[in-house]
Amino acid sequence: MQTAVTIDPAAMLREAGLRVTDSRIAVLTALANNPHAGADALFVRVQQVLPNTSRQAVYNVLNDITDAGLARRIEPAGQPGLFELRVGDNHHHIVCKTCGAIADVDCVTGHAPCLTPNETQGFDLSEAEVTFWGVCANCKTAALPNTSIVPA
Amino acid sequence: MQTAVTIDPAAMLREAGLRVTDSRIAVLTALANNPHAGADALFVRVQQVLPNTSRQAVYNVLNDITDAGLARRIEPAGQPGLFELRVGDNHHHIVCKTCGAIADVDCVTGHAPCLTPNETQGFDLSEAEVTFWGVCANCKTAALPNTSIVPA
DNA sequence: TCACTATTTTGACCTATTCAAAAAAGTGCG
DNA sequence: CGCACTTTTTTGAATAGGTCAAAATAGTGA
Repeated sequence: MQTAVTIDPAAMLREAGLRVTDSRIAVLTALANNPHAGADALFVRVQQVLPNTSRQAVYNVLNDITDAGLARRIEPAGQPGLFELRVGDNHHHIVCKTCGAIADVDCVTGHAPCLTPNETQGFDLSEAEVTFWGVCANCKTAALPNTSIVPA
Repeated sequence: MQTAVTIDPAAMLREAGLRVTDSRIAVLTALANNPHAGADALFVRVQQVLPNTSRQAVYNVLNDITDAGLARRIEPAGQPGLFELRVGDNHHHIVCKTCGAIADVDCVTGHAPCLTPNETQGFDLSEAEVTFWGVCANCKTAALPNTSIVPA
């Protein structure tokens, strides 16, 4: 049984041409274990390992690894930027309108035909991003009337 | 030739059960003429008509009309919230990665089959939002090497 | 026109994020 | 291994976008 996701942060960084530093390793590791985490959550995680790390360092690292293509930044409306290592596979996200929880959704139809708009208004199209909105299982349960609570 | 879009803001407000105020009329009018405008841009427009209007009033109005279903708020990654009156027709947007320009894209396939994910991870699905990313015609032109400029 | 409630103003405050300068640390090379 | 060079990190301030709250004002139905 594995509790931690295993990746090789140092190798990832080297391949991307980035220097291998403690902060970067810590952020990558934290991100591997917490997909869709925001800068703040990652800062907390990183501090558990490297207590002297600054918030700014986390932002730096996130920008660096995002630019380098190691991470992807998503930003559902109403939420701060979130990050994930799962990159380049064109998957999408489903976001809970109530609590903000996010789950991955694999692209159903590959190069989905309906994702090429027929009018591109003169734009050179490069990407289609799909965000599903709904209510997660937890929030659904929480919203139910408490039918089982009967006063004595 | 029509330079201004004509809507009936007062009627819209009344139907929505909102009080008809100058600020609201001004914001709705500004929005009708500037789809995909942000709070700040609208504030500037509104001030041209009602110079005493506060920025906060614009935020209030935008929240009110959005809650009332008169406007929709979109928030492409990396941009502030933008608003549009075109509501309830499930259209999507194409955003220029270079300058942030936004155009409407009608939903190509109606209830697009590929927009129902096969795994919903326990979520109650209510909406699918599609954002296309690309480069607009202007930015495409601007990015071209200036082949025609030849020094004498 | 009144009374009641909703809206607006004013000004403080907050979160997420970036900027900038100095200090510290990674890396290739001798 | 140790230096020089460059990148990264720290520190602290600053910014954008937006919310909160209380008092003043303005719509609205009767």
